Order: sequence, then structure tokens, then C-alpha cells
Amino acid sequence: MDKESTRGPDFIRQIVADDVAQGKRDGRVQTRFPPEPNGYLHIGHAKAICISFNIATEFGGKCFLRFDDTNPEAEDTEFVEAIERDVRWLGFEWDDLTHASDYFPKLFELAVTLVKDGKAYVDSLSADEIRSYRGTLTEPGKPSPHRDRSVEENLELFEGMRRGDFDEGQHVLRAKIDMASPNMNLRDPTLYRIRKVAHQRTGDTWCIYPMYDFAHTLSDALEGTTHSLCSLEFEDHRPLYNWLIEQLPVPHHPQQIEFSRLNLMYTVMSKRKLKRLVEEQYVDGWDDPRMPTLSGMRRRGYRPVAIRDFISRVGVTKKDHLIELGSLESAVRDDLNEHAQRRFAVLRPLKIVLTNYPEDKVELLEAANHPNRPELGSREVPFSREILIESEDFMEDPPGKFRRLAPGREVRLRYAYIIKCEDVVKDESGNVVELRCTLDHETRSGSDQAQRKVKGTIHWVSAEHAIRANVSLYDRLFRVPTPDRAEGDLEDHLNPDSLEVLEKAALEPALANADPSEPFQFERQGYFVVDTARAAGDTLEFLRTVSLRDSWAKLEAQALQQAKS
RNA sequence: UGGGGUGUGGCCAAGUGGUUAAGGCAACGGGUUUUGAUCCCGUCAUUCGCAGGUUCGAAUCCUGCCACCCCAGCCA
Repeated sequence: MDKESTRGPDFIRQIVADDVAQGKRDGRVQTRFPPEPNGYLHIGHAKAICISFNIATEFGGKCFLRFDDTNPEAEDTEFVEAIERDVRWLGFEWDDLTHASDYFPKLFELAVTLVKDGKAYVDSLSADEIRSYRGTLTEPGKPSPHRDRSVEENLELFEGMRRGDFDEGQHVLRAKIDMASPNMNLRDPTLYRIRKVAHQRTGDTWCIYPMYDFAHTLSDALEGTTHSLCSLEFEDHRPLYNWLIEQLPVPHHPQQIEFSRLNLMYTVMSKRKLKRLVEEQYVDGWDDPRMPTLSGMRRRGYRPVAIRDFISRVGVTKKDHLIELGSLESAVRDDLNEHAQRRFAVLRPLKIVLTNYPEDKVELLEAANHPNRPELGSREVPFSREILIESEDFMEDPPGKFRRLAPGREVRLRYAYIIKCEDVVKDESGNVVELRCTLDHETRSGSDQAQRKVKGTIHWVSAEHAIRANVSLYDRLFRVPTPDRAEGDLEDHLNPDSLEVLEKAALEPALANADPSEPFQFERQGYFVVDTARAAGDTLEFLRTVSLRDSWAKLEAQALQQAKS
């Protein structure tokens, strides 16, 4: 149910459509999403996933999930499983699941071909030496003394590398391209390095592993990718990508197209930084609701359809961008507004005694599950003499525009009665601890005389029937819009108020057996969901997915601004 | 001072030489409302990084300049 965009096809779809129209590659379309299993997927990956999977579907093609598992030191099956789960959760199913490691034998063969053709050589310089020989951005590199080894010697050495005759770092295999190229990627890039580490899939079969450019390009070419869609930072790699495909006898000639990656304000998207937040326990784990990971968003209560909608709202271009959080939240709200059933929950309770309501009386009042969707039915909410309201719905000395409860003022209790505040009870230190109100018996919701209008309507919960719950309120993880670019350490920019746990929340009884997979709107508050990861004892745990749009809060903020200036 | 990219309203983004420069988010104003929500209506770029040029006509073509991003892993 993604919202239909009125905008024309993006530049990638235009290219693919042209290719198909011209019968390029027999009009076949095949894409792939190639994550490295060294971390969890985040919202930036969701963009890449949507692009590749959707384009394949739109053109009647295929999309593979391929693990780019060429660096066994960083990779782990935990990540493999998480990635598969997250891709499926987002709503996509791959036509085939492959691994760069599936191609290790063929990749080795192709490397040998390159050596035989004199297009690759074994270099025995140290990593430091290679770096210094590479030159700089403005100065050309110089050839390694090993650059002109004979094919025979190279073959022997490369076989030796493969057999495990050498230590890590002793040799690498390099492409022989152009040490003076203005494109650093063409200055004899490393193709293979020795790593005496077991691989999560191939075990000890290999002690040499291909580098990204070699493995990725040729995996594409081997499995029949037609359009290799990736992010902008690989633009400089495209000449190398094409070079490899031109040099080697591969069955397919894919085309690489780059788009800008997704950046969101007030968060970070680099796997390295996310990993650090997890490992140094600034967050609860990869699925912490403040994380931009898909698992975090899932726990937060964002639904796949909302994420897909957000991605399509953002579009596909080559322009670097930085997207406001509001844009994501708007997509999340649009989905939840449509699908979440409404409930009453009082987050910070203030007790009210209805002095003219019988002590032992309980009424069951009907409340709609969704005001705009009557087909979703209703539930009964118990009402009694003692109720709880949101403490911020009462002000002793309210500003002009305040429409809620105040001494001598009336409000409508939603789906119930109009009440009037008669008395304010305070403790020794002057805090308001209880309100004594009278109720207008003529104004019960649905009754003939219920039409009387008052300025405000508030939600409530019967004190006697309330269910206790903890409610976690999450906010942005960082307090600066671009923590990546900000001065100082990452942790200096963390938002100290990114989590507030309310331990006195009171819920209406209908929430007692809430289905953890079902989102709710706590009326006038926001969208909430059961926090399964937190549910330990017998206390109910909810978390706030996103607040409701709040024009009152905005007014208050503006008033505060004016008071300051 | 090398190479590769990108510049359209606060944030995204259509636009592919020819009516008044789409749309979304945000903001602002108004209407409906027993959620200060939703919904609905309206306002919001005489101008497309800047300066020249070509053209009857330019965001779209040309030239120059400026700004920002990426690249010197045996990471991906």
C-alpha cells in the first residue's frame, strides 16, 4: 500500500527502461543486494534493498541476495541471519541466495588467467611500502620492483600463496594497470591477500581471500547481474569494474550505476559507528529502538510498509542529501494513523475524585477503536468515581489558549462526561496531588443531552480498573543534526535524554493482553507498541513508536521562545 | 595543485530548450472534529550555485568561476 508517487521514473529506472527497450542483454534485468555480513542492516540499506528489489520486479527480472563474504575476519553468521531476517521483514524475497564465497574456486581460476595474461603479478612489498609506492592524490605512484616478474614466477608464487607457503602480508596479488593513473583505484589494485583465518562458510579451504573489487565485480559477472546498483562512493571503482570484465572471459557484462546513499539527521549510518554504540553500550544492542537499524525500527514499532513509503518519498538521485527525521516520522504516522486501534493510557497520572458520582458505581462506556474507521468496532471502558488523567492536562494557572482542566473550568472526558474542577488538593510542598471535580450527569456520551460543548476533551482511565505499565519514551540518539561531521568524539554528541522510562503509567483494561505485533494509538499521546525486548517481570512494557503531531506543544515552545527574547 | 561526482524553496524532489518551475515533508493561515490527532481548503521559488554567452525563447545548450561530497585499506 505504498503511496503512489506522482513523480516520473528516477534516472536508474530510465536507464534500465532504455536498456530493456533496446533489447540490451536480451532485455533481461537482474539486480542484487550485496551486503557484507559484518553488521546489521540499517535504513540506508533499506534504500538499496528497495531500489534493487523493486527495479527487478518492475521489469520482470530477478534480484539476488548475495553475501559479499570476502573478509572472514569481520564476518559472522549472526550477521548473516540478521540480514536475511531483515530483508524478509522489509517485505522482499530474493530469487536466489548466493555468496561471493560460492565463487572462490572460479575467482581463483580467473585470477590465474589474469596472471597468465600478464595482467596481474605477485607483489612482495610490505603494506607500508605498497602505500608509499602508490603515490598521493596529486603525485603519480611508482612501479613496485616486483612488477615485472615473469608469468612463471608469478604463477608459482600465487600457487604458493594459495597453498599456504607464505605468511600473512608476505605477498599479495595485484592487477597490473597503471601506477600513474589519476584514479587511485587503477594504481595496481590489490586483488588477493593472505589471511590465515577460517571462513564462516568455507572453513580452512582457503588462506587467500579476494578483495572487494575483484570478488564483487566478478560475482556480478558470473551470476548474471545486468545492472549493478550501488552507492556513490563506488563511482571511482567503475573503471576498475569495467577493466576486470573486459580482461576476463566472463559470461555476462553487467553495468554499474551509482546513486546517493541515504543520510538521516540526528543519527549515524556507518556500520563502524553503529557497532561502537553497541559494543560500548551506549545503546541496548543492535535492535535498540533509537538505532537506525531495521531491527531497531522493528522493535520501535515502525512497520515495513512505512519504511518503504519513506524510501519512495525520498527518491533516487546522485545528489548528496541529508533527510530530516520528520520525513521518516511522517511516513510512520501515516501508516499508524490508518492502522492503529485507539486506546486510553495515562502516562503521568493525576488522580481525580468525582465527588458527585456514587462510590460503588461502575459504568462501561463504549469507545470507538478508530474514529475514522467504524468497521473496526469499539470496546468498553470502565468508568468510576476515581479516575486518573494526564497531569499535564491540568494547570492551576493556565495561559489563555489552554483548553484543558483548571480550577473552576470544565472539560469533556472523552467518551464519558463533562466534569468541572472544584478543588485542588496539594501536599506539604505545594504539589498538586489530587483534584476534586463534579460531573454533569446529563452529558454522558451518546445520551440526548450530550451535545453541550466545552473547550477541551481529555482522555482518562478508571483508577480502580487501571493496569500498571512501564512506558519507554525514546527520542533522537544524538543532539546534533550531523554527529558525523561534528567536532569531538561521537559520544559527546549523544542525546542524554534519548530514553525516559515512565513507571507509573496507567492503561485501560483493554490493553491487558495486547498483541505485541499490534500497534496502538494512545489517544492524544502517540503510537505505542509492546516492548517485547524489555518484558521481563509481570509488568506490562510499552514503548512509544512516535508521538502524535502536537500543535499545542508547538505553541508552548513558541511562547517559551518569546519569553526568552 | 590530480581524478571522479553533485548543485532547483527550510528538508527531499520532478523538470530531458517553448503555456503561470510538479509533488511530498516542514512552516504558516482557515474549516471540520468528544484525540490541540486525523481529514479538508488555502499560502509558501518573477526563479533554478554565480557570471557571461548562444537562441525569437534557457533550470534545461556553451564558456568561465564558486561551493560541497568521494578517492591515497593487504575493509566493503
